[in-house]
Amino acid sequence: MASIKDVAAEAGVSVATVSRVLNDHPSVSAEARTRVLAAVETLGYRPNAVARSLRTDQTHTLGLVISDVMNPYFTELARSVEEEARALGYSVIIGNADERPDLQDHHVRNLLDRRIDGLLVSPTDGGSPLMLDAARAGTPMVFVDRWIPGVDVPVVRADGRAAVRDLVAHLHSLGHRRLAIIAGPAATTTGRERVEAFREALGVYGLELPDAYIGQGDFQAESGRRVTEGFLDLPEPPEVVFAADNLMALGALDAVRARGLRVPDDIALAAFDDIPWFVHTDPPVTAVAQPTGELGRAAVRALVDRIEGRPGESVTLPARLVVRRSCGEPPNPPQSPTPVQRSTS
Amino acid sequence: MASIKDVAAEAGVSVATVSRVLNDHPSVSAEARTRVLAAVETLGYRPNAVARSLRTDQTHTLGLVISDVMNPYFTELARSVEEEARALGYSVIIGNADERPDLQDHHVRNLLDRRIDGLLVSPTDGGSPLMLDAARAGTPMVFVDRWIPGVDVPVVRADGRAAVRDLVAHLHSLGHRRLAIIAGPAATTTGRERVEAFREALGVYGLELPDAYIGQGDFQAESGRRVTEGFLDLPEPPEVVFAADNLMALGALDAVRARGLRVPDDIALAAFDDIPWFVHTDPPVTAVAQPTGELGRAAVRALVDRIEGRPGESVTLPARLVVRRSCGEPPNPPQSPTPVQRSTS
DNA sequence: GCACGCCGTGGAATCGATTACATCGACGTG
DNA sequence: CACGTCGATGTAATCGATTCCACGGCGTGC
Repeated sequence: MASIKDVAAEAGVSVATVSRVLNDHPSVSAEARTRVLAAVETLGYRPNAVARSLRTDQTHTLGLVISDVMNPYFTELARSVEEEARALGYSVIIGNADERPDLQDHHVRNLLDRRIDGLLVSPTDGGSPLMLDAARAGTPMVFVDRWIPGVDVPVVRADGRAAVRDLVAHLHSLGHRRLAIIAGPAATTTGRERVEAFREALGVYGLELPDAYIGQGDFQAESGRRVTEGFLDLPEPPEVVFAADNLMALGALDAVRARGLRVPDDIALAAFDDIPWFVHTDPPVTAVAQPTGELGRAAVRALVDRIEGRPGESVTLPARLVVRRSCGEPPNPPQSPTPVQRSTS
Repeated sequence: MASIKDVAAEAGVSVATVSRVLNDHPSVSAEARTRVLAAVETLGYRPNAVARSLRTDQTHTLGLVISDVMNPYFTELARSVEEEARALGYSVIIGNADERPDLQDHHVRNLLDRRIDGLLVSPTDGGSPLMLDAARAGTPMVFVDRWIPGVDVPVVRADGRAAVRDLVAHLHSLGHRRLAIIAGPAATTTGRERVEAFREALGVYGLELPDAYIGQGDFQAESGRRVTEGFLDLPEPPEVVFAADNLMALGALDAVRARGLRVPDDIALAAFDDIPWFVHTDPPVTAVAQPTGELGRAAVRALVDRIEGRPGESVTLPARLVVRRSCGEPPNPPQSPTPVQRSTS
């Protein structure tokens, strides 16, 4: 593969001049510029990003460590992150932690070794020494979706409180009183917060959230199934199951079906994180939708701000409730002649 | 960030010795080794992968350019690729082409500039000069899922012929005779092959595939919707719609619902590419399942073989039919007491 | 007792870029 | 006319690693 030296030789100039042309430095004669450009063309030369990074100490690359690629929420997040990064002149390397702290650490280490310019993390746990050290050492870093309290790193996330209140209002108006939740791991902020928001919203209606109605999940489908089975085995099973993420909702749906029960007739179901597939499930699932794309873009902007020496601030965007049929018939039956279209959004 | 020089100073040895310890070269005294290791520990030193890559001309990184991350099939593929690569000591940089040739080119160029050791591609189109040049120039490369004919690059893919024959047999046994297909882009091999396999399978039963029953899609949900609407508008609409990928199947489902029609009673639906969500849609969707994880792993093995100087061969694995309820009741009604479990797979 | 070989080590070249500094000619001004 | 300035270019140091080569010391064999 041709190097800058080859180009210099071909164009009959020094490597410095070639470099100047490539980085369009002003003080290069038009004459030299055209000769260099021609040489670049004939040799099919492309600058070696590795060498360039070594010299400039910049890789123009962001690292993104997410908890689970197979979760459509994170897939969409990753996609929007890459889009915005590309628009700002950066590439993205994605590391999938699969909800495993050891894998998360592996990826963080790998990304730091590669000298990425900044790190976007949705932490799986409370944060390993590695990550905390990196943050302290000044690696530009931004948390997205989940974060670690007490660490001085901007956080870009959605606030689901209002949407959860709307959800509980919706459930209450449908007559549901015994509401249960499948929580995420207590080590994650989203795992804890969603339970809190739910409990708080229940309080508004004078409802309790008994321990028996809090199932411990791990954001994976299988745990949703297991927890739901536990709920169904209770002497007084809940009327509603609220899953703290979409995969656990899927597991819950499985568990309910496996018993030969029906949603929403026998038990209602709602989920945190809306995804396109929820429109097509049987029944369509009512969910709290995060502005995923916006989150990804805002996170990249905050990170690039940090990298380029600007402040880089935290952002919190509101989530919103999307009502479908999994909790019972909506309170305001639609006048529309084609009721099937109601839940298309 | 500490460099190898700092470590050498701290340990009181030369950088050469430090390097030898790090790459566990045999000829280093135990004494020196422990001193270096201690220095590494106290400084929290990590070798700079950028510098190492420049010197060794190896990045231990694979590039993966896929057609669409939001498609669960490709997400799973990406995941298995990363897993196998990690097991073999490589990292993966994913580029999402979003079915756009220009974006595909952007990512290929970016990956080549970064001097990745090898490239895994699922081409969106017939291949740009850039990609073809890279292949000819000797960049280790493997095609996965889709490929470009006439290019000397190993191909790892699934053969859906047998499964499509099984599908058509299934449909035929249910009494369906007017079968239509939503094809993928003609520029992709999978776009063409699936139509051919379908036509061939129909031939076995003496059935034709008229042009009116071949809709041109682009592997995205919206095109599935559009094509399906076209089918439904025909004077004699098909009894079955076979979508050449899962997203177009989703679009088809939308279109059918929007008309107030029901699957499978009014029209049957099947898809190429099975995904977990098809178990949960209304109704569960009959699909041709590829051994996605195996494909990803085999592709990585083939690519790493090439990189490390071994042959690196093409692999073709069989796809298989997964029958669910979207084409009508299966011919052999299950004896099982809990019929809802039938389609859990 | 001497020469040879081997082991452990350090010096220095190298990978492919960027960039500070030096050089050189042309031009403008006092 | 001389000197300072500026524009265009080249030389060489540098980034952080790896690795070839040389060198000193020690053990072994004849």
